Amino acid sequence: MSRPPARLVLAEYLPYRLSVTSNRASGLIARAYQARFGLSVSEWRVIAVLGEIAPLTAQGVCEATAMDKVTVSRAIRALDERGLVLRRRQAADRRASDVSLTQDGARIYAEIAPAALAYERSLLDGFTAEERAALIALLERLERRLDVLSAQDERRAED
Amino acid sequence: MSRPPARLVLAEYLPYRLSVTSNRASGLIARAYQARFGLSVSEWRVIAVLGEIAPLTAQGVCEATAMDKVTVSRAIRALDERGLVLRRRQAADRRASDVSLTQDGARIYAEIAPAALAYERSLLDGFTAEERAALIALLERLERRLDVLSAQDERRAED
DNA sequence: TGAAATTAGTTGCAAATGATACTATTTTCC
DNA sequence: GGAAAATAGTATCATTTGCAACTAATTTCA
Repeated sequence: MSRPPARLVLAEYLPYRLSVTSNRASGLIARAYQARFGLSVSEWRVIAVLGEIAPLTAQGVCEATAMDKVTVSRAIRALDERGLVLRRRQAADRRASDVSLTQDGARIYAEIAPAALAYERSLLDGFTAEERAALIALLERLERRLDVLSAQDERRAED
Repeated sequence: MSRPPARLVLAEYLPYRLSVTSNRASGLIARAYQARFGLSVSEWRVIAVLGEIAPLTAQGVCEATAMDKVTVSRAIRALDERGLVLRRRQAADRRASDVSLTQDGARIYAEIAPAALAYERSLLDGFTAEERAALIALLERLERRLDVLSAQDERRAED
């Protein structure tokens, strides 16, 4: 019958636990691709989505990564300056640009993606397939709750 | 048999999922106590542990919150300046100080703690007790894997 | 048609955070 | 007893991040 504690115990508090686990999990790989490729987390994420789907506009990258548009804009610029992505202004809508990986960018993607997957595997080492699925499913349900709560919050903020 | 995808798909990548969920979950309450009390996340966490256990040294707060010692040091100073915590230099070890909530600090804790618990409940609304327990247990296991992987990483870094 | 609203992307600013290096004190142990 | 190592906490600096305000282009609709 373990329900959320009636008294606040930080170590058992879900948002806190999530934060600690997430920071540790991200931090560990982040240092790896920082050291090997000089990529920040946001830059790496942009490369990751463009490796999956390209071209995308900055807006498209935002939607795919759930990152802030400022963060995306800066990441794309940094990658552009390093020659890892290519930006081509759209003819139909000249505010937007199609972004895709250059050959160098694709090379880095080809190197990092397997490493990232290996990291995920080692993180989940010892988990059964059911446990992995359960974890993902529970996180997804939390996200759906967050959709609801965020919407409520916004509505409240409008008053 | 859903195993981690052989091809990297960001939306299904565990470290990424964790990060998005965690940021949204923390961000939502963070804005609340930022708006109501002008507290940053780290300040709030320090208050939370001191509401549970006090006095603690800064070092004790670090261990209890898994926060960086610089972050803790700054949070304590900020809280001290606002009169929310009290620092008393230890007689036995004059490097360390005992930190505890002042009356004002305790008042804020008494106000925030129930709100935080209510938030957690609404986040987990619709989850059975078993599902909650499963989520926490899975996160704990991830943490234990992270202990192992971090230790490996450190050892590798020493070479 | 053309003024008002919307959207894509950028820039500037401010706050949060962590690594590194430092001071002061205490512990270790030769 | 005292030099060397370890520990508590702080200061400095560089990076990351998000919000708000902005420009430029496009869409809406009266």
